[in-house]
Amino acid sequence: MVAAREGNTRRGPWSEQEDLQLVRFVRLFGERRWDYLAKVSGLSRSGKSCRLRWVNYLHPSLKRGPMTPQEEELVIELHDKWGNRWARIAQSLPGRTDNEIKNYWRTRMRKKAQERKTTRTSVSNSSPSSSSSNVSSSNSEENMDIGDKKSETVELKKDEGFTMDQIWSEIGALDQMDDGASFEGLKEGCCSDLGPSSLPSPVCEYWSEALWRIDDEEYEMLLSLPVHS
DNA sequence: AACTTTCCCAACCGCTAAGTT
DNA sequence: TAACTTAGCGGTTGGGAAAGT
Repeated sequence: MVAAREGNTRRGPWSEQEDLQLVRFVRLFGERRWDYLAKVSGLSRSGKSCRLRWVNYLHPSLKRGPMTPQEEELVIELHDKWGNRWARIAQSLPGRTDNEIKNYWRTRMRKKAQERKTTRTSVSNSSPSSSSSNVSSSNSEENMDIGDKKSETVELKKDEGFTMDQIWSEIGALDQMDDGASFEGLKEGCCSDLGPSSLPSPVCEYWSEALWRIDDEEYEMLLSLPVHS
């Protein structure tokens, strides 16, 4: 995927620097008014894109790594119940996103379809007395590639690369390094009544609505925030 | 070793619901 | 209450990497 610009809007994969910038501004403004956040953050991204990046990748409560057997079972169960209502299913799986579940299901269904196809072929080629009910039983689905070697290696690779832990530790380090113009400083300075000075997570929904009434001076201040490179 | 196929997932698109003015 | 904005959802696509030939 190659990042591209359409007008002033950047598209394609996010860089580490963009992630950091987005995380910092979400910490400041909270998870809302994404168009505005995209604008003031200086990210050449649409609000929609920012929101998606946050929700699907940067949110601190997201779980990493493969689905556990328990989660897989739950997904199957809930999909039976609710169909393709991924967001609703995701609500029952803390730390998992609708996108993740959707992708997982799609992969799973593809495999399942292939399995069925091959099994049906082999069944039709062998004894007609063998029951096809085995093929469609949920057990045969559940046995499918749960410990799939490929996904294991993919996860290992991910672990070797850039992780969210690293993003968050870098954000923390930045907050400590910066002094007067730091986020914490800024927050203390212009939003001192907005809650604890050091939030454990970037979820800032407790912050006052006053945040949205920043004046021009504060706006300039935001735009001049140091960009870590 | 080079090429092709398959798998996986991040990101985008279009639509709709909910909220605001 | 209509018009507009914002947020969220589900479907789809594109590309990197692993596996297969």
